Amino acid sequence: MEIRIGDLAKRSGCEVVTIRYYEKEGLLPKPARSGGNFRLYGEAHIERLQFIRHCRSLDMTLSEIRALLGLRDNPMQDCGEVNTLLEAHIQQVEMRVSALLQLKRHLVDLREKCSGSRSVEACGILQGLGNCNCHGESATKSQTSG
Amino acid sequence: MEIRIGDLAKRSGCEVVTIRYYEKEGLLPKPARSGGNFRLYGEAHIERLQFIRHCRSLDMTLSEIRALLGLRDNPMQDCGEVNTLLEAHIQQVEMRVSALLQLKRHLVDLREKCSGSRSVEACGILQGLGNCNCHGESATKSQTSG
DNA sequence: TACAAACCCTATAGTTACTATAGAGTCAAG
DNA sequence: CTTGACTCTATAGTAACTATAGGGTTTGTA
Repeated sequence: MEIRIGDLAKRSGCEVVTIRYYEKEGLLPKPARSGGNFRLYGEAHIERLQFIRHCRSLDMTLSEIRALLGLRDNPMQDCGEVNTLLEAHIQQVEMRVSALLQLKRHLVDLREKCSGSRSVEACGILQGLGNCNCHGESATKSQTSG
Repeated sequence: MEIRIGDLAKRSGCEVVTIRYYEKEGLLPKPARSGGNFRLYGEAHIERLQFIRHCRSLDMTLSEIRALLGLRDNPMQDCGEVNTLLEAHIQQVEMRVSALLQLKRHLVDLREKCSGSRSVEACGILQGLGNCNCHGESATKSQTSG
């Protein structure tokens, strides 16, 4: 049972270019090729790609996934590392949530500052954004996926 | 009162390279130069950079900040756009929080699956990551700042 | 005056996880 | 034999920086 990259893409809910990208990054092994140089995938590839996509849906980085795949490929190892990795990931998510909640409080405070003046010059929001004595870093990075 | 880029960096809690980057991106106007070709900044630059950094600390994108700066530079305009932009940003943050909370529930569920087997082969977590019928996209992008 | 440390300059490449584009080859149906 | 859907490689772009290379300037001090 050998399928081409487009079918693999459909089965995994993942774009063709992304599959090629994972191959380049070493997450997916290089598949066999057809006479016309098309990639041919088998069961193992399908399952591995689904594993990767599931991890990605849990917002793991490719480097975390690489680590999990490495553990999976050596099944005799202690599974403590799997737990450790997952635990660290959960903590990251928790930190991100609390940073975002704090951020939201600031934004909502700021929203209250518009006096309804109708002119940019007098808008309390822009003034609120100008006067700041906090020199900290941004709480979080990046935007929600489109 | 003219200060050099290093002093501006200290005052704004922002790295030197980042200031140059903002200049290249058109967020900061090109400053005067000294005889030795060093950038020389005045009050207006300092205030503008602080505005930018405050917006960044609220996780706004450079493009959102560009829009706010544009409004600030034309103070006679209606301030409704400022409110709209802020409102949209708050909604983005809210969406991101709820996506992350859902994500966390999945991760915590997964954590429970390790049976304490001590071998990767039998680890319920890796098995849980392999069997997935959800072909959806990742809920969020990127990691918390380091 | 000589020298070093601290500062500054430009230009380029790397980061993450893809996405988009260009230009070409392969395969099945009509 | 041509059309269309599919595939191939290689390269550049995205966001907001960070890192590096290779040099010039200023300031303090011996």
